[in-house]
Amino acid sequence: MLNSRSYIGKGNSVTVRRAGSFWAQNARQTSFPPSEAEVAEDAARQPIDVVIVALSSASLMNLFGPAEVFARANSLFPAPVYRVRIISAAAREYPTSFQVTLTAESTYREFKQEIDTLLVAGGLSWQSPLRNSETSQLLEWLRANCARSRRYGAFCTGGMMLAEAGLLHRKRATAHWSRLEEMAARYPDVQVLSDRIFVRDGNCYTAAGGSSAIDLALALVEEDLGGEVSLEIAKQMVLFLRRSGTQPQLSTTLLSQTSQIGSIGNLLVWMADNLDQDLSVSQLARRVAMSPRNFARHFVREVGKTPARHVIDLRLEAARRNLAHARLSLGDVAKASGFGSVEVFRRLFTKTFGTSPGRYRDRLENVRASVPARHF
DNA sequence: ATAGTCTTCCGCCAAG
DNA sequence: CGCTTGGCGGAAGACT
Repeated sequence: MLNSRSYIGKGNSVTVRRAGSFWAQNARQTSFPPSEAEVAEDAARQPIDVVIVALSSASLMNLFGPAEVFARANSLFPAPVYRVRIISAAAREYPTSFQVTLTAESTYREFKQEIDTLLVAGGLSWQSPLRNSETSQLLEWLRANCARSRRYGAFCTGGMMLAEAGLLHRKRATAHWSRLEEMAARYPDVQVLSDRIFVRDGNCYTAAGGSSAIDLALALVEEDLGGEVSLEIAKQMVLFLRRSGTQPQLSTTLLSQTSQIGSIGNLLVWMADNLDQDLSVSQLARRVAMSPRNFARHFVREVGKTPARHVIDLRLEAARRNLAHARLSLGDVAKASGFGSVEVFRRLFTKTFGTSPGRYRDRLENVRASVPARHF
């Protein structure tokens, strides 16, 4: 088993285990804190070159969210692990969302350095690229450099640019939920997945954009440096929870929070936080001081589905999150998600997702394995 | 796999 | 009168 040393933690022997990780080359069991020689060795190591290409539509979140994740990783080690550069897909001075103009280190044309991880950042103001020489130069550059890089990916509508360049050919990919239909229609050779916040297919990564750009960056850091490091970064950034790629873009929980309709709106938030409680129609009705009949009627009108269905959706969503924790047994997952029994949990899960909880977890673990090793 | 029990949903109706 | 509310009962289906 390959190990990497960790500079995090107060214990005596904190190790980060990760096959094929950034540290794989000279992997060995190490202790915490690392010895002086080990620190020196890490400090001398070449950083990983992360290049973020900012399309003219790029949103700030897609640029700086991931950049911050990599920068935080650097702060955990004696020398930078990542060298992050943001380069422009157009002029050096380029507009972003919200009227903020940025000056990039260089444009893609001038950029000649190594690229380990190439990421294309888009935004919602993206428009289908015109088929002119300007565009074809960028597409050509993307094709050449993605082929050279260890891995490449995109945030939000950046994925459209990759698809336009043919770099998502026959790959599974995603984009912002509002652009998924357009993506599927425009690029029929791409297998567009709608229920993910990010998708990895081989060494190609696509994220929905917005905060999921951060989730994808954390996943990349986890591949390189292990889960302990990415979790530490998530903690530093005060992320409520670190999400796996398989979370739906528009979650039941999130939609609950956007419903601001009187007492039901508050109840929806409370429900999402109290999945272990009795969420029967009669109990819910009591919480909002309505008769069960009247409550059910209001609920359907305002939420668009019946109370019981909503409870099931919330619990299944929690179950999908909980299934990502390999340590929890299926019984624990069922309990933590508020299901009365494993049998009930299994039946509902299978009926809704077409696959049993066990198989679903197996698939999660398969997706995580087989990371392309970094070439030194 | 099955049968008995419980819960949910929804149309209907009367009361406020 | 128009609209909302709450109770009833049966059908569907979920649970044990």
